[in-house]
Amino acid sequence: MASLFRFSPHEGKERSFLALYILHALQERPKSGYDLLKEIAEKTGGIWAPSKGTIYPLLKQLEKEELIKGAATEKRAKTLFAVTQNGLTTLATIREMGREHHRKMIQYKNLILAIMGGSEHSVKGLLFDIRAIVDEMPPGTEKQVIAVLEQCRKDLHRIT
Amino acid sequence: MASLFRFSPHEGKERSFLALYILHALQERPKSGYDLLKEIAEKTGGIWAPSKGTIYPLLKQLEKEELIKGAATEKRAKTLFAVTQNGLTTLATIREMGREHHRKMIQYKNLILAIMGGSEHSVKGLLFDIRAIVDEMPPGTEKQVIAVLEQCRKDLHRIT
DNA sequence: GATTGATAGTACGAAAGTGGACTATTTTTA
DNA sequence: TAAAAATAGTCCACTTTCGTACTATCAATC
Repeated sequence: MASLFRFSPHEGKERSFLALYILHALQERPKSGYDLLKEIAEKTGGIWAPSKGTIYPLLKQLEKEELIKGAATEKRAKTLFAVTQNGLTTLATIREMGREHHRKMIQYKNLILAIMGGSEHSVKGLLFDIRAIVDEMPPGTEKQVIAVLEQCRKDLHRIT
Repeated sequence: MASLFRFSPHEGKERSFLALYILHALQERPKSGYDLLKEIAEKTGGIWAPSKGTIYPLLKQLEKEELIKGAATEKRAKTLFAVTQNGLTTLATIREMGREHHRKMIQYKNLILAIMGGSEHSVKGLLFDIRAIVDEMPPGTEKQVIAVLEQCRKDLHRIT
């Protein structure tokens, strides 16, 4: 079936969100399992914190598939994993389905809003208006639109 | 740990996204497992299509916990499930954590965009952000939010 | 130099989710 | 009225993920 939380390339194995994140994050530099766990928890403010029992077996699995490669460090029982060429290719083929994955995210958002209850009526109307206006903007005005929206975002952040 | 895709009330059992959706969807009217599967696939344009092996055991589980109640229909081997008072209470306590769950959604979005390579300064991304920020606003700020959005709308109109 | 806290990982049972094969009934269509 | 399609499930083996407990090392500090 179609899971909300798994990601397929056009052809090939489905990957979990964590697997995707690992391949992406290792592009920056080699990291240990522990590094990754810390990084994720930090980046998401603790909202997402996979368990060790999830990440270590996954790292082994990815290494077996040669998408990443672990190298022991001199001291410590610590392994730094780096993404391989193979891994980069896999990531790229999944990225090609970006549109699809983007839609996944949007659907997820819509469902959450529906379940959790969204914003006020008048606010919704305004958001709708703004979206409609933006959609109908003639080409060539994009820069100005972005400027206005960025200003709006800034103003919203300032409210407390 | 903290999963991206599971949802906890302040105290009590964690629930899957599908469990949440079921409790929410059954508020409308009693539905069969098959109804729910169709509804989900249709609403998300096939992006999300849980398998039968997921939903039927889950329905049984929820019934055992008395969050929903199944009633056989005369003809057919078909069961229509309705949400119970208990189920409504559970849903309400999870809704109370709404802001937490919004943050989950936003973090997920940010990660997807980072992995898939969506630009932060695109019109779409900005609209998404604005929507997300507005939804996260604490109660009592509606007036200010409306003011900001009205200003934004005015600014957009001014672009030619 | 002993203690503590952060780092880094192993091991494992339990729970959840998945796809597919299978059955049976009802409705539609040819 | 026979065949096909849609409806409505059951069952099961498999994989993924989870949480927890356990071990061990290194760095700081007291």
